[in-house]
Amino acid sequence: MDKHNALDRTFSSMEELADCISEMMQGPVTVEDSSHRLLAYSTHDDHTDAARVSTIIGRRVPEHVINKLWKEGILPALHQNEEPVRIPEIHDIGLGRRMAAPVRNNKDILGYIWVLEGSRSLEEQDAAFLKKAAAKAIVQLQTSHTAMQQHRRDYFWRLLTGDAAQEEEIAGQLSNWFNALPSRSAVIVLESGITLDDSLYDKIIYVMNTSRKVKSYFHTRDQNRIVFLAEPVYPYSEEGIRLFLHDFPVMMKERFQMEEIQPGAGSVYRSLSRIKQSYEEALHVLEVNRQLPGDRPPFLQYEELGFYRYADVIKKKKNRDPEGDPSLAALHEYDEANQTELFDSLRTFLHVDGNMKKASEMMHVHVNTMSYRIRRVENIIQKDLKNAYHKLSLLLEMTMEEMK
Amino acid sequence: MDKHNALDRTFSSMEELADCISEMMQGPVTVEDSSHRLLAYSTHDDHTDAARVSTIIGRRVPEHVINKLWKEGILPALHQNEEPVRIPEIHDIGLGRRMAAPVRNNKDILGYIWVLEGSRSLEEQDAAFLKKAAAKAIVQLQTSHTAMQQHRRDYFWRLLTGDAAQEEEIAGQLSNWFNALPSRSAVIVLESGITLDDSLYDKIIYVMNTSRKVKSYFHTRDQNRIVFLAEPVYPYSEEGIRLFLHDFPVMMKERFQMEEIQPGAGSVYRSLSRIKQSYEEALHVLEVNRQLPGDRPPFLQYEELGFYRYADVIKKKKNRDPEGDPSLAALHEYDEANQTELFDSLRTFLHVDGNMKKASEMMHVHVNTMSYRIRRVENIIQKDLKNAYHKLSLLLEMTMEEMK
DNA sequence: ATCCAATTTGTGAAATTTCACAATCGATGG
DNA sequence: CCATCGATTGTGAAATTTCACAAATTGGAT
Repeated sequence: MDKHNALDRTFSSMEELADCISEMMQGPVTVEDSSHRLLAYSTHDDHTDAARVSTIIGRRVPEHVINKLWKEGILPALHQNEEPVRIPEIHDIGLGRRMAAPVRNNKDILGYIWVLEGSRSLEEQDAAFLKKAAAKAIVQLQTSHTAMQQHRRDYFWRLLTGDAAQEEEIAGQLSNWFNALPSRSAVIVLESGITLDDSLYDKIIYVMNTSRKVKSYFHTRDQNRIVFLAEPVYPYSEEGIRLFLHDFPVMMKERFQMEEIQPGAGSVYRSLSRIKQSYEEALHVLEVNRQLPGDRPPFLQYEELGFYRYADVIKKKKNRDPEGDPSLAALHEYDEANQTELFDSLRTFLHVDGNMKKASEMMHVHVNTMSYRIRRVENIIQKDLKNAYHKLSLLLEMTMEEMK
Repeated sequence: MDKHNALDRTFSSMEELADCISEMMQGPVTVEDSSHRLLAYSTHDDHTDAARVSTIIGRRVPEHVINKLWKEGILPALHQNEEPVRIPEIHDIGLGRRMAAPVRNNKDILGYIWVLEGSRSLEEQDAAFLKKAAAKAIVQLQTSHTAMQQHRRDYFWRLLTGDAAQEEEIAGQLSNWFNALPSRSAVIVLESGITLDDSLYDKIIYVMNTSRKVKSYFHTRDQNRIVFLAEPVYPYSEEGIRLFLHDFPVMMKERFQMEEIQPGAGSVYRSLSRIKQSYEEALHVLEVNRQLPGDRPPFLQYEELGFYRYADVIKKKKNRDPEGDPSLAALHEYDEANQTELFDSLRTFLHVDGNMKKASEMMHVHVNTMSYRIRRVENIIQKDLKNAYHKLSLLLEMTMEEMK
């Protein structure tokens, strides 16, 4: 067959195209979508490599392979221009020599075609052919999902705002779109510090889809936030969400040098009718992080907020109260009058859970000084600082005071 | 002058009546209102005793004297019937021999007349005379305050409900009624477990007025509650309120065998426009006490509530949240499955502020067992129990859970 | 200048906590 | 029936905390 016109026909399926490319380039072919999920692969292959095997078995490119391809500069190259890329052998992820080309419609990446080097090494003319083949694949990949996407997005907003009520109703609607419903899901919100344009949006969705820690059922955007419904994915059960939230900023930084994006997730619920709840919780996490003093690491999930889950209502009540806890006011007064540091000492003391040694070290004073100060504080505020409830009250009050 | 007709005339003032009685009975006379505040005393006295001197100097009967008179059964006797009572010398309060009679209008006690024994000892016929004199005093005492009282009461309710707004406006109105405005004041609410009838109401007002720890500017009632505006009185500054709240149930029990009355006070404010705030705080104290598990002593003042001041908003938010803290749920689950007591162990541990020894003693297990359990808990809930914020979160969550 | 009270630091003994290790007991599953 | 695991209790040594006491320092107040 002739290389110049082998592509001049209609392919009824992606498999047919893959087989055609494979035949022409004499090597196994794999076609993936923009999230590196397997779309098609050539069949009459004589040999293959470990990376391709696990991709086909798992119906997606394994996460560690994607990671490596980013770090090696291969995926960055595919993202930046339209030319096919030659890829040397990368032993530690079981990747043999191959050539890859992006399938793109203008700036949008629709997918990737991979050709493993077969009986002969791939040269310049193969690259030209692969580029043509990739152009051919656009039609196959561009099965205009956009109308459908918009419909889904609208429905997602109904779920987020609590408009769709009945569990069964939601399940019925979702089963039209998905093979399996999420058994556990949480709403994740990603908040960008910089303007969220289409390009950044696509990057974020890409990182999300390739994380392999969560499966996204819906995603949408709102101002500078991206909202999506995520299911923790096998083999991670509950922790899938947490792992994703942890990895996400790392990925964004490594791959796109973006550091301005804060993630936050609501609780994981087993019920689809709790999506609204989870969404509000995710927003609450972001709000708490915004108000947290800078020296504390941000929270990722609602579940780990602890007492901070009440921060909003407590602060609201505090604002109504003209004066706060009289104990703290008394301490401030004393410090003011006597040039002492009792307030900070108490703060530190409570912060380290009453550990005199740590507290004294943190404040650069002798242990006995710390001990003396705490005794002093006890006298002034007339409270026993070994009483757990008093300590709780004071620490809560101080922590809330420190929030912006 | 004849004893039989000495009283058959009009007395233009209480002093005149006091002098008349003094002359007839040949001893110094003191007239007090129902709260043992001095109304009048005879002047041409040759001798007197320490109790009378300090009563006249302080313009009220000292608290310790009132206390003693209750314990000695003298005031109880005056409260129970209309007959004058002979009182022996009570050395430790500087009280000489005297005779006393209640001034009453049916069941209401309006005041008391005291006659110190002078040059001769007081006999039966003196008692008869004193009883007549007391009847004469009714007119003087009964200067129908009721209309004025009602007006005050209405205004107090306006203050309590936040209707009267401006500080100056309030001060202006109050200066019509009182010589001096309260510089610091708090609203105190007394809540009765049993039906609050007039008799009980009067008893409570009596105890309040005779406590000498607070001065009451207004008082009113609402269902089974009595509400009043109290100023801590010299020489007690801020603590006056607390001392009153502490003494009140003791007094009620000692004097009237009443134990069903719970007191609660709002913050002490320097501004009259914060009366509404203080009232709401007082009600909050009572509400918290109602929800507190039985083994904890009730709170008296809003200032000492600590984190319980947020109990209402926290509970409200908790009720919205379908599931609570996942850590505690996990512990309960574990306990259920393994017949263990990890939850209670954690509870006890946090309750005693992380003191292993106390915790183990309270649960009747070995210290190492306790230590092991806590380590176990840390594993299950995936939280470091030396972290003050985790401990705070857990204890707060548990405490709120325990509230009714 | 001097005194006094509050604060800080040091010392050492007693109490408490922590930790590693081992033995016992009971339930569970093969 | 045995093996195993989790829970409990015990022992003892090392580390840490607590507490009493003393000495030095400081900043005012008289």
